[in-house]
Amino acid sequence: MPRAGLTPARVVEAAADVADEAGLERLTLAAVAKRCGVSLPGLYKHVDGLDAVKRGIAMLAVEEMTVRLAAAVAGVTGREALAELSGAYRAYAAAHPGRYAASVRAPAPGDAEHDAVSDRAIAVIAAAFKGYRLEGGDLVHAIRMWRIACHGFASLERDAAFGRPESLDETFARLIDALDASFV
Amino acid sequence: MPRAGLTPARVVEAAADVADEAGLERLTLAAVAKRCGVSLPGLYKHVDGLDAVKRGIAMLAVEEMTVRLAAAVAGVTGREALAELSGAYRAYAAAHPGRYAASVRAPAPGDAEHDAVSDRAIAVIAAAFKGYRLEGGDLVHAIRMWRIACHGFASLERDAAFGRPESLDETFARLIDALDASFV
DNA sequence: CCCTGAGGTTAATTGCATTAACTTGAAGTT
DNA sequence: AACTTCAAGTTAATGCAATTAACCTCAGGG
Repeated sequence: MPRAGLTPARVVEAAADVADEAGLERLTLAAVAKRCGVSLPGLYKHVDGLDAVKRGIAMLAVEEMTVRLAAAVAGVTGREALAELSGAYRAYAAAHPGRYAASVRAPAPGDAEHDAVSDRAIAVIAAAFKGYRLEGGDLVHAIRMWRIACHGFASLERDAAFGRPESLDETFARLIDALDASFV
Repeated sequence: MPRAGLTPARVVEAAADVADEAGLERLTLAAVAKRCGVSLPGLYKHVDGLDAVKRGIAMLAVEEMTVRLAAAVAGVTGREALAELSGAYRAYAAAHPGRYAASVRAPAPGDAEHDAVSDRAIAVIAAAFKGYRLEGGDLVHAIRMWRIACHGFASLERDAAFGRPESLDETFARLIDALDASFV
């Protein structure tokens, strides 16, 4: 029995790949084990079960998104920052549907580690909104509205078939415009 | 063995209730069977399996929502119609999370029955937008933007914990305002 | 009154998650 | 170099859910 050299992080990455390919709801530890070259119960030496793996994917996804969002808004402000931020969000969700789906759920109450990665993401997003000079509640509402719009878009782009021929990019652009206009 | 008097519709309704209570992802035919007072395989005399039941819930939910949306926009137009429509959407999703989750997924390609209930819902929504006098692509984009916003809100209201003390109602109202402003 | 089929039943199979009990080899100790 | 130990695996066992098959039975139409 040669050692497979697994670590919790490796298992979670393999699981995230499975989730991206098969969909989060069809993520199965059996498939993860196969991809890791290990028997199914062998995974339990590294992770605590399916729910723990999903939490791991969520944290991984939020961290990956944070990096991309930060890169996207570097050097821009205001409306341009909003557009770049939104584009990066949409692109990540489209490229990694399983990871993205896992990332949506809020951290469990009292999960400090998960909270921490969430907070880092929020900090990046809040920074991207600086150009609008929003304060207090206005900033909170603005960030919520942005997340709602981006999540709604990403989610429906994936699940709902927009049958009409009109361009989805155009819809996305108009949505961002509407937000931008409401933030000034 | 007294007959339980089941019908496909009854089974789907029971399943929808289970989904609302336990969450769509935890919907189980075993629970549905128990609620129907029947053995699990007994369900198969009325429905074709779990996927078929989920499709049934989706259609039921879209039909129920259509009725509520239509009632909400009766007698109003423009911004007021938008607000009523959105409020009814949000209320339904909050009251029936399992049904709502099932309703989001687009009909399978070629599923004429499912398409039909979808189309009726879209007709009601489109009618609610009449006051904005949008035409062609503008109307399509507007309806998409509205759905994206409402779905994003409903979905995050359910899954993501908005930790901040700011009112969610206020966020919702601002979102609707932003849309309304962009539609005029 | 019969007899047939819809609406049930139990039994069997399969797939996955999880736990338990066992094995082994690699790393560190003496 | 041999010894010990424990982390990283293994196989075996259990339980639940979905699905299929094979069987039973009552209720209603001829």
